[in-house]
Amino acid sequence: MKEGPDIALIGSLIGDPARANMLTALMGGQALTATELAAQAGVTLQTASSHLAKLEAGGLLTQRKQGRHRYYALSEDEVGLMLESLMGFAAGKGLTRSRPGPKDPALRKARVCYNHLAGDYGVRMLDSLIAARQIEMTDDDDLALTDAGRIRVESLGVDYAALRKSRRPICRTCLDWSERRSHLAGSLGEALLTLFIENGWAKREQNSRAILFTAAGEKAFLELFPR
Amino acid sequence: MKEGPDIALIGSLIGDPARANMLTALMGGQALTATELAAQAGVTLQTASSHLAKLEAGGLLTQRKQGRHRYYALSEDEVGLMLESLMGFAAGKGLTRSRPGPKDPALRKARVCYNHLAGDYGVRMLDSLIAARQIEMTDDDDLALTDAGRIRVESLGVDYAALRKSRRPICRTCLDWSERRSHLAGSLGEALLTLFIENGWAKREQNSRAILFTAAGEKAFLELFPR
DNA sequence: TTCATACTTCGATGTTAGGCGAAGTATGAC
DNA sequence: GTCATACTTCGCCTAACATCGAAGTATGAA
Repeated sequence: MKEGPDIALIGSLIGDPARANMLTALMGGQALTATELAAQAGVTLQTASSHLAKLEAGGLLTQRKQGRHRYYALSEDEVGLMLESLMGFAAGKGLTRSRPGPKDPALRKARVCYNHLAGDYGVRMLDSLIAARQIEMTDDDDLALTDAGRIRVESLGVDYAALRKSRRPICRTCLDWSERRSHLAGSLGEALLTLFIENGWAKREQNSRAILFTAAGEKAFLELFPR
Repeated sequence: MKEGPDIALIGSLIGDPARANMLTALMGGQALTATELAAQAGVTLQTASSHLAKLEAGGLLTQRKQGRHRYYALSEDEVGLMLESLMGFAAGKGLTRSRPGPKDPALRKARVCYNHLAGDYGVRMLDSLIAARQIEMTDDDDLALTDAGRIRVESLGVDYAALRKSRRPICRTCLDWSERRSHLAGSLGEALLTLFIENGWAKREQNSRAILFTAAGEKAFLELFPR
């Protein structure tokens, strides 16, 4: 007994409803202030402050001071992956808090998973890249860009050299809770989503994880990543 | 707010130290009785009973009555994958409960991850299978056996037809918390570990997740799965 | 300097839930 | 039948912690 990592500490951090709401909100990928997170969680500012301090102490969140605001964000990609894995299980058990409302289909179609694209479109993109042999399984990590893939993403406008410089993995799998299949995470996943938004193909919906494609953006995306 | 799956419920289930101990013990893959789990968790039988009821209600555990014993086990592969993901994060943060003791190196070398092989040897096996093009990335799921791979595992003694019949995925990736790389899960991962044990190459250490290879078994394993 | 905003810290309160003793049920052995 | 084991249910206690009001600190604006 008592061997291995201590999952109880992290579980208890996620286990409080107010904190879970905050983490879910931060899965949207944008850094949020303590006041915004308090509203999302449905608690007062004092309570939120205490929760945020605990999450930061537990290593789930990082804080950035900017003027009199404090912006909080998930501390690493790995936190997002972990939360997505919990969501996948919870969704499988039918443990959804909101009745499948009008937002739900939009979330299943395309949403932000911390910093990359998830949902049907996210899965489709990875499938398409693999089918075109632009991403492959490797023995070094889960996924790797092939030479063809590097050329492809550079032609899309991704600064591959910059990605390579960083110590973060370029490609990672992330299990999609709505599709129950993998989509692309890692710094390339982040770069591609950023690109779609900068191109004006898609934009984030405020206060939601949903991603809304424009008509032209959707057309371009579907042509770039055929099924 | 309040969109997406409810992770707080599952987090709180994992967040209690007694329950976390039980789940960690069950990651060993063997079904355990309520009394055994009470001992692992360090609580009385009454307390354990209450915890087990909650874990079962939350869908993390299944129960099987056998005479006057009740055997508990993780309910699905997905629970194991989720717990391993939490452990990966906790280990990364240095949140280990036990000081790196004598057991630790053994655990890092080879251990059970619910029902399949993990640790250095688990990662090595998947690397080797991929390098030999016996497992590949697919657009249907994370991993797939190639034709060469099917022949290979059948020659090792795996009943491939039986695996195919079940609705469970044959190959899955599982992130290894000690190596921080993927190893092979799914029904094939389970079948291979079972095989190693049935062949007498390795055995499970009692009350631990460690897997001990015999000298002959280790030699055979390393030859079968070169780096 | 004065005021306002953004947030933290302190202190008190109240609910929750983990813990266990005691009593109750179920299965098996004799 | 009686006894023993394995486990559950009940009831009570206690400790932990989420919550918020009030007061304190830091930053920026006027």
